Parts: sequence; structure tokens; C-alpha cells
Amino acid sequence: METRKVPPRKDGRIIIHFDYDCFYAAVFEAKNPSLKSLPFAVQQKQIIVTCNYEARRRGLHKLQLIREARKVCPDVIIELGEDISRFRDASKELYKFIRAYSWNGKVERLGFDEVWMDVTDMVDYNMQLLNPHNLAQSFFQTSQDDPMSGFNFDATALAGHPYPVEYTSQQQDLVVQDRLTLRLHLGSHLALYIRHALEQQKGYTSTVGISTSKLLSKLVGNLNKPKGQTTVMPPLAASDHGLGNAQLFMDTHGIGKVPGIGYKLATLLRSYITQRPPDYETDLVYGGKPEIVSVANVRNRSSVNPAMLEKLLDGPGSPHGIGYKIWCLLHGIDDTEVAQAKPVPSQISIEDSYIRLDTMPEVLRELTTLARSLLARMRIDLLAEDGVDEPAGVEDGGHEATITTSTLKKWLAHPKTLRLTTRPRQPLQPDGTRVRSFKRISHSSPVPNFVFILTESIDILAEKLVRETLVSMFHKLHPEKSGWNLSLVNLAVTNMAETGGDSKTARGRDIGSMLRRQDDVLRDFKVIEEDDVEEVPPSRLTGLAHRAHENGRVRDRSMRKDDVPKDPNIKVVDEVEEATPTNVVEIINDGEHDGGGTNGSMWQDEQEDGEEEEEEIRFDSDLQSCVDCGMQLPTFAMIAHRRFHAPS
DNA sequence: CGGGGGGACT
DNA sequence: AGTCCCC
Repeated sequence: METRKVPPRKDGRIIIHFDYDCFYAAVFEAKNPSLKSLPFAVQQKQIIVTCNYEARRRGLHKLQLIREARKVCPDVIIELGEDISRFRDASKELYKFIRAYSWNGKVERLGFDEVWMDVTDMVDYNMQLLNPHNLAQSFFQTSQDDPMSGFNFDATALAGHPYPVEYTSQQQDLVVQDRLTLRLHLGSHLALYIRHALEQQKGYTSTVGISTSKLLSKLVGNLNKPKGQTTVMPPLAASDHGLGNAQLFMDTHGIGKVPGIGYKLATLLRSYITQRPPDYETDLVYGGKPEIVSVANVRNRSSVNPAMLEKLLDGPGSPHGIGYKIWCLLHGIDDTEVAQAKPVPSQISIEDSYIRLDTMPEVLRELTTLARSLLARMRIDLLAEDGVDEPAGVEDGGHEATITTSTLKKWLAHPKTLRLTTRPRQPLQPDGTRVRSFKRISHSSPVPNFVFILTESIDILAEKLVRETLVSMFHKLHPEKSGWNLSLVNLAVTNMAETGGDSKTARGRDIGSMLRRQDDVLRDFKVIEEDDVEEVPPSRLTGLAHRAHENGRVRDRSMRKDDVPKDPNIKVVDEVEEATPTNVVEIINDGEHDGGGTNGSMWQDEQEDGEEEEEEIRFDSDLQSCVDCGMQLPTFAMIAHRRFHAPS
């Protein structure tokens, strides 16, 4: 009984999940907009990896064989997308664009086309700026330093679609009773604002989900794509009235659709529920058939509980506590944090696949090619201009011979481990069939120091790396002289040792932005300091700011390719036109008209007439001291500030 | 069917 | 070094 207790919800965060619409196709379309109106698809080897919505309208879909695609839609335009550097570059550019809006640096990429952003601090800050008596004419401040930059919006309305669809907000008690609804409204308007910026300034459309966790925000976005956005609305938790919306939403999903439940776990869970071995015809999801086993099926089975799930799902390679984690996912609970933006990747890997690779000369050639690519990538992703803490960027990418400017560059991190991975094909069975295997084997060794020499050319270094390191690693993996029949080779550097240094880390940058924000808060405080000289004398303000600064500095030292198509269910027929709330027009126009509009800043209103008594009281009485660093802040800023001290 | 990644954990 | 997970 109590072993089946529903885990507690923690809905204190607001998280936005972005998913760029048909990303690979969009990268081509961004360069060649005429493709947008034509059926267009991107090919890797023998399959369509993605296609635009015009192509989908004509019956094409992801992971379709090229032959089939041409048969269904003979006039489809197809581009080869096996060189993924352009996608990687575009992905980084869009990621940086989105990250620039963040105040707390919690912006995490998944693959090339998804980004989570934890906007709790922005939302809560702006909650304090709301005028409870005129929510319909609100202003969202998007910059910590500039109270003028932001957008007008209607805080009584949600931007985009709600889940459930029939949801209507109870406007009367928005502020007092249902603070979460109001916070989600703010999150949805911020999401819309960033999404439109992405489209207008970068040319990419996206689909967005808004909720209180990574899990729910990612899943709920799927309800309105492409170029739509959806928010899971309260009540999220269960009550006397029935299931909460979080559970209602999770229950509709096939078990394998839940992020965190992959092929292996889904297969085990399905077999447990059906009490039979997997049947790929009925259990899986080709052609839009729903999965036969849903989240509700698993969750409602009385024998299912965290301990049981732990036993069922535990195995080599699976983490401890998996049973409880899955139990939480089934209930729509995911407390994992959006990761802080990292200054350097934790791994760089290059791979290629082959029809057949089994002689030493071929292997040497491929290893050299991969090594060249790897060294080039290291110089792109791990190098910064001297005195600049951003990676060097794409402009110097991959041009091995041009090292003349290298004296200006500096390594942000030194990977310590070099790893060589191969995937041998299984030999033919006696009956002539082949067991398909995705098993990889790998061998690691220390990264030799010479790869960091910037005055030497990448070609020379790559050959040296093959000769002195990779060949012997390869022999450890494959002692036989030949006949390995490799289908894949992967070369990677991992185990990044960041070049310590001051303010070179994301943490350091975060402290910097934190301090700017606090300066802001303190400056805003001066507006009302006349009313309360005792508590915050102007002379002390600078002292506090100074102390805050010192404190910051001290701290600173201190399936396998899936055997199952990942999204076989795509059956989008038409582009969904975003149900555009009226305030969208204001939002779009906001950047263009003069910043000082009618309600452009609540600060101004307060400064000019001071008639909003509630506001005055709030600002006068709420100074608190941080127990960690002693900084004095108003309550609303303390919320974000405490998160800054929290272990990440 | 099947590309070229990336990350967490044991 | 291998097994999971994700796109």
C-alpha cells in the first residue's frame, strides 16, 4: 500500500522546452528559402532522416527509405545530410541565441534540435513587477540591467495552447489563489517572445512546451506542432476532484514514449504487463498505431511499485534507484535540474560507418581522416581567443593549414582520454543470415600532449597520432591481422580537464551575471530608500554591493541505434497555425516602438506617483539577509539568490 | 530499415 | 570498458 504511494510533486520551477521544427531540413531552408514551399527531404545513407511539412503533406515521413519516398512523391527534392558540421554549427548558433535570454545560465541542449531553459528566476522576478489590478496590461522585463527591454503582454491569458484543451483560467483569483497559473502564463508569454525572436532573427520555427519539469515540458510540446506551444495547466497534483493534469497527461502516453524510458526499459515493462514476450507487430508503433501498453496500464497494475520496478529493471549498466525513478516518471514527476551551460563539451567524438572495413591500409586511411576531423573539432570547441572565454567559433573550423593566428588562441580544456571504438559485424550464420549487432568495443589511452601544439598543422599531428597512438590501440581491439569487417569506427576525446583560470567557467560567468542582477536590485531599491533611510542608508548600499563582489570572487577561487523508429507516429497533416492571442501583435512590435510605452515599466509608475500602496509595502518591509553570504536582498530576489547558492 | 552524434552511470 | 539513455 504505502509502497505504491504517489511521490510528492514539486512545482516550483518554470521550464521551457524548445524543439526546432524538422531541424535538418530547416538548416537547408534557412540558406535557401525557396525550398520552404517545395517538398524537401534530407538524406543520410539510404534513408530520409527528416523532411519539411510540405513533404509530409505528400506522404513522406522521417526514417523512410529513399526508394519509397521517391515512389510516394516523385518530385521531392533531396539533399545529402551526412556531413553534419552545418547542423552542429546551426545548433550552436541557435543555442547561443536562446542562452542570451537566460539570467541563470540553466540552458541545456539535447541533441542538435532541443533546448530546455529554466526561467524560474525571470518569471518570479516579473511576478513582482505585476500590477495585480491591471494584469491585462503587463510588461515582462527580459533584461536584468534594463527595465525598458522586454515586452507588453496580457497576464490574464495564456500564450499558445493549454493542456487540457478545454482548460479555461479562473481569472478572478489569479494572483492570490492560483499563483502557479499566473507563473505559467508568464512563462508562456516569455516562450512566445523567444520563439518569435528565433523565427524573425534566425529564421527557424520551433515547437515549445512549458511546464514545471523537463519531463512535462518536453512531452507537452508534442501536442501542437509544428510552430505551436503548449502549457500543462494546474491543478497538476491529484486532489479530491480526481487526477491532476500531470497524471492525466502522462497516462495517455505509450510507455515507450516517456523520455527516460528507452527501448530496453519499455520492452521489459511491456512484457511485464502483457505477460508474454514482445511481439513487434502489435507492441510497437509502426504507422501511427498507438502502443498497446500505456503509462496508465503500468501505473495502475497493483503489483507495480518502486521496489518491484527496481527488480524488474535492474541490470548491468542500469543505475541504482531506477525503480523509484521510473515510478516517478510514470507519475509525471521529474526533479532533475536543467543543466548549467558548460563552457566546453564533456566529450568530442567523430565517427563514420562503412559497408566493410577490414584491411590495415583502409583502417590507417580512415583513422587518419577521423583524427584530422577530431583535431579540427578540438580547435573549434576547446580553443578560445586569448582573454576571451568563448570557444573560438566556427569561422576557423577545419582548415588545417591555417594556424598562423594560433598564438592568439588558448586551450579552455585539455581532454585527458583518447578513445577508439569499433563495431564489428557479426560473421554470417551457418544458414546464411546475419545477426545484426550494434555492440561496440573500445579502448582508451591518455591523450598525448603533442596534440595541443598549435604551431603544428593538423595534418602532421593527425598522422603522428595515428602512428604513435591509434595503431597500437587498434591492435589491442583487434589482434587479428585482418578480416575484422568493421561497420563503424569512432574516435573520441573525453575527460576534459578545464584550464582552471579565473572566470573562465560557466560558474564564474554565472556569478558575474548574478552580481549584475543584484546591483540592479539594489539600484532599484534606491528609488524607495528615501522612505526608509534607517534600514537601507545609501552609504551602506555601495558597501553591500562591494561585499557582494568580494564574496563572488572568493567563491570563484574557491539502439545503440534504436531498433525501433524513434518517432514513427508522426502524422502531422497540416501546418498548425498558431492560435495567436491578441497580445502577440504587441509582442512582435515591441522591439520596434520606443521603449517607454504606456505601461512600459511598473518602476516608472511607482517612481512617478507612488500610489500603488501594496507595492510600497512590499518593497519597504522585505529586506532579508542571505544566510550564506550575508547579502541583503528583497524577498523576491532572495528566491533566485538562494538558488545560486544551492548545489548544482 | 538505420546516421552521427551526446550524456549518465556502473 | 560497457550499458543504458536521448536526439
